[in-house]
Amino acid sequence: MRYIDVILPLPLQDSFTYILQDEFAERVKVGMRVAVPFGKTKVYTAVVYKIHDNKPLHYEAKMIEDVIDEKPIVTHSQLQFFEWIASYYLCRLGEVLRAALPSAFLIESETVITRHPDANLEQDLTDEEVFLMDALEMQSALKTSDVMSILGKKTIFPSLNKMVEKNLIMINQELNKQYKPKILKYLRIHHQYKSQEAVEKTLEDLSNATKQKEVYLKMFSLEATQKRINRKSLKKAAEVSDGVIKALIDKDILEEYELRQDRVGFDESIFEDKEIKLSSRQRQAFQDIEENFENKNITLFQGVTSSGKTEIYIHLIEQYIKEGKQVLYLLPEIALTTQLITRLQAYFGDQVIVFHSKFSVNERVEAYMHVLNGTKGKIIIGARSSIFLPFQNLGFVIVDESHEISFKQYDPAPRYQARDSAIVLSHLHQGKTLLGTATPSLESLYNVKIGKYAYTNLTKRYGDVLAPVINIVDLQDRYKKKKMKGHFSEDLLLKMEETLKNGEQVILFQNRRGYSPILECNDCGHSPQCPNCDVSLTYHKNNNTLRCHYCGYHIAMQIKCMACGSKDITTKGFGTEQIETEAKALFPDAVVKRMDQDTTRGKTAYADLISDFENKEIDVLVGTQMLSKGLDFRHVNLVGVMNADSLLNFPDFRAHERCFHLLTQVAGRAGRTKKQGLVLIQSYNPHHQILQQVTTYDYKKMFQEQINDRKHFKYPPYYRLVKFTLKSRDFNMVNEASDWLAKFYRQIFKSQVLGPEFPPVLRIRNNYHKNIMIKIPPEHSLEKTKYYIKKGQDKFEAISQFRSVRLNIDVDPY
DNA sequence: AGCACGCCGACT
DNA sequence: GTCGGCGTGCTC
Repeated sequence: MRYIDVILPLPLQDSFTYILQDEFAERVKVGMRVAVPFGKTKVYTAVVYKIHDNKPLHYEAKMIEDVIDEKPIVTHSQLQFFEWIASYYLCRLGEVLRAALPSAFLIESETVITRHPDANLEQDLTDEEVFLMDALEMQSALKTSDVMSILGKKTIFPSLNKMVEKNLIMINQELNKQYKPKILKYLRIHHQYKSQEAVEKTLEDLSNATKQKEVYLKMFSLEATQKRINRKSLKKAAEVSDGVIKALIDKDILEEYELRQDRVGFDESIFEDKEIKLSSRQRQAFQDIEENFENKNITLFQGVTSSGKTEIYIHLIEQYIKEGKQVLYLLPEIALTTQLITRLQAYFGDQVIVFHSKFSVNERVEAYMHVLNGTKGKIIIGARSSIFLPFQNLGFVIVDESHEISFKQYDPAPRYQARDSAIVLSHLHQGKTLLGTATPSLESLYNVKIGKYAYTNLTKRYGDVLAPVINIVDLQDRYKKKKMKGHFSEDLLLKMEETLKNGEQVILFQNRRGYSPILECNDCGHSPQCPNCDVSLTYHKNNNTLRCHYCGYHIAMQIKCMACGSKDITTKGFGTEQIETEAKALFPDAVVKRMDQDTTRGKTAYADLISDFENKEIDVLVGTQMLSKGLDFRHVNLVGVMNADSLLNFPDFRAHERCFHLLTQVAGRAGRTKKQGLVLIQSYNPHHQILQQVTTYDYKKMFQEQINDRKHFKYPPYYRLVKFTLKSRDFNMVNEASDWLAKFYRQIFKSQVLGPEFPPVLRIRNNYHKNIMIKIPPEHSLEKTKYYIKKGQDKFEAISQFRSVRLNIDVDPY
């Protein structure tokens, strides 16, 4: 008897063994999907992990239900990679699988409730039964979640089972949500109606149908000029109704045919067959990188903003494409919707495949299959999750903007760092990796210093554009001297005026995180709180609501204080919205727009804003971090940072590094042309060392200072961190559970265990949080450490008292 | 994760 | 007494 071990897309510890019936034994290969029964009722899609003959000793294996694929959809190297992710980031293989495959690949059965065909409604029915039967009149099938919301309770099966007994309803398990190819219908003249004689005869036959004759003749002219004709275009061209076309189809004169439309497409009109010439400095950097790759597999490439990194990437990519290899170009999610893709597509045409989270399920399936089969593109541009694609022959990985912290996934597991994982992935394929950035992360540059990575830099801006001047405005001084209007210093106002007068554009940057407007009572000091999370609600002007940023809870704006009834309430703190309002009031003639999560909700909203800004339809753009990423604006001459202090005061060991990255990136938006741009940073701490280093572009000094701090305070890259987060609805339980876990780990890791500690926001979505951190000294074996951490996790999860406590493990947290 | 089983309080 | 809440444990 043959058996297979499968990975289920669930957060479960092990793989599960099933009997492989003879009928499937020939066909099944590792990496194919199978449908398996799991638990009492459900059917899941699982991926074949191993095929063997070892009968399980302690349980009866079940048989698989079906084999879904004809060819494996998960490759061997992918499985290897998944194993690495699961072991390094301390999560389950099933969790990795879930993150890696497009959700349309992992169908699971769903309980479906339908009306019994012979349902007798004349019998005695309870209120609930009447409700459900009514609902089934409107909607032929209900899911369990639908029933729960209709009946307003969680336990529904007792009632449902009774209804089954009464022959009112049926309960079935259904597999749905299959991948659907996009099918388009087109029209053509049936081949029998194309010859000279046929035309003559047909025209005669149609002598009584003028309109049909017209359409028939129109088709000839259309077919001569267009490749594909659909109903809509024919209707428009011939100016007839659907009925006329239908009649011709019924007579078989016209024929309808279907074509599978590829969703992974690109607009051919942008393709330019143009060579990209490198400047001598770019060429030098390019050659340097190539040489680096002869000795080392990883190169850190530090190129200042506007130095022309993309052209160098293009030349490098070309080398690998010529060798028939695949190339992965990783970018932070937010940078993906921008000009860069267009530029690569303009150069490489349909060799480029784009992959990111805004894509629909079906689009993802198609992109996945293209990568697997090596059809279509060889260059995959994607956000962090594209490291999981089924590469066949990956020769080169670029991680652009590699300092970006959003390469780290936090929720849900796997909590992986895509930059680091990409290096492992590339290594598995014996490929090369390039980490590109203007401001490397401390970790990456440290790896250069210890000889792990090679290094290339490009310090001159392309075409010798001058770097913008960065000045700091002392807010305390300006307030004292009454040189402020709202949140704008006189300095900033003057420069804005000047810039706008010259017909140039302004970007205002306001980091909203932790600095949103909250409502406060001037009499009693009360501010409205979220009932589910321990945070104040923030004021949103556009829809006049108070909202919670953690759980989405919202109420209408209050007129009176909720605690004391006083009408003397004001908003404190400021966000992008307030800056936008103030800017509009200060510059009534300028077009002021705002870019943040709220204004870029729609699918094209973001792209629209950017193109409006590019076309100079917007004079002043107010925005959050979103503005700092890879956008290339030609007419921006002034960047104002409204307040840098919230960046500096973030309670995190990376805060200063992050502040430097962010401000440098934001500054890079100013002056991408010949004229030297200006950046004004408003702050209460004008002498802070980080701000000084930003103004002087002193990356080296920043690095030296920060890396010394990291060494001194035992942080990465010297020490490794593992962070544990415990969550529970029960406050005492989180405390007890985290105390237990911390105590357990203290026995092994001694004083390297920090906490348990409450995070800044104690309660989120009605769950109390508590954190434990372990610092792992560089000399400790990674394997042993992971072993003990796992042991702690297993022991913890075996304590039934702590069952209601959720434990997250985050390796290398950000 | 998702689901069934089983214990225990608030209702007919 | 039963119904439905929620905690507990298992899934090849």
